[in-house]
Amino acid sequence: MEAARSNEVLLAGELEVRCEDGLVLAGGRALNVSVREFELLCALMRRRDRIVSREDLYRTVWGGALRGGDRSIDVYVHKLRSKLETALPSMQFIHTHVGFGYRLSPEAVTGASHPFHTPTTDR
Amino acid sequence: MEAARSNEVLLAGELEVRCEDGLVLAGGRALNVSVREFELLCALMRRRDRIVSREDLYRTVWGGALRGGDRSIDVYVHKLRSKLETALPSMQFIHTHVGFGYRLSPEAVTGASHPFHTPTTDR
DNA sequence: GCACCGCCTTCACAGGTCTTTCACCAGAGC
DNA sequence: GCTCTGGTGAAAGACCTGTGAAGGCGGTGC
Repeated sequence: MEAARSNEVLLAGELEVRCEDGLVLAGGRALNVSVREFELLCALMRRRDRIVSREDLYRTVWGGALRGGDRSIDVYVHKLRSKLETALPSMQFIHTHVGFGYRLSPEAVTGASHPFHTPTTDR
Repeated sequence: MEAARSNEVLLAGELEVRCEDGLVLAGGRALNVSVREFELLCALMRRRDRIVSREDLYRTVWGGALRGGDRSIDVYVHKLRSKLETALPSMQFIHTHVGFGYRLSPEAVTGASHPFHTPTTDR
């Protein structure tokens, strides 16, 4: 039953994550990510299109309860965003839902300012 | 018994609210709403097609009794209406019943002024 | 041992978002 | 006309998130 997950491949648009060997493919090309970045990305990919709270993310990736004032998640979301944007500039993957958490969904970068998921970093 | 609510999904026309993770979908697209906006929307969705008094809404969303002169509900109803109208212009969701409260029902925007539920905002 | 290097955490500042409150206005009912 | 109720825009402060940088730590190669 471990075998099931060992071959787990997560997909989101042009983004592909192979959990068994820590490989991230963006548009077919391998992306260089650290262990933490990889686990954070996995945690978000496994809950694609849903909002994952910071508490959940911290428990999943770091283990243990999120302490007040801990900014690790923000920093790593930022690092992931940078790398993903560099690799796939036309897509936006990690969306912020203020007060709720983060959501991973591949969405085309519009440029317009709809009231949809308009994170701070849109402009 | 918590499991029942944990997957609670509220539907009203093209509007979908996933209570467990704070996600609002309008026509399939994620809508960006704040915590208060979300809770107010949930409170209305859970009593779909029924009139909810301001006192009830305040108790449910803000907690505690509604003080005279408190306009928070009006402001947040307005914010929700703006976002819903931008996302789904052809539908009207939140209807005012002066002196009674608010009612959430998906109704097509007619343009005509039937004597049905003619809320203040029909203009 | 020692310099180098990448990774992780923490800090500090900046900027954006959320909530509440206020002010003014319009419409309904008396 | 007057009062009550609700619509709407703006403003202030609290709160949350983005972001660059510094420091510690462990691994690697010399």
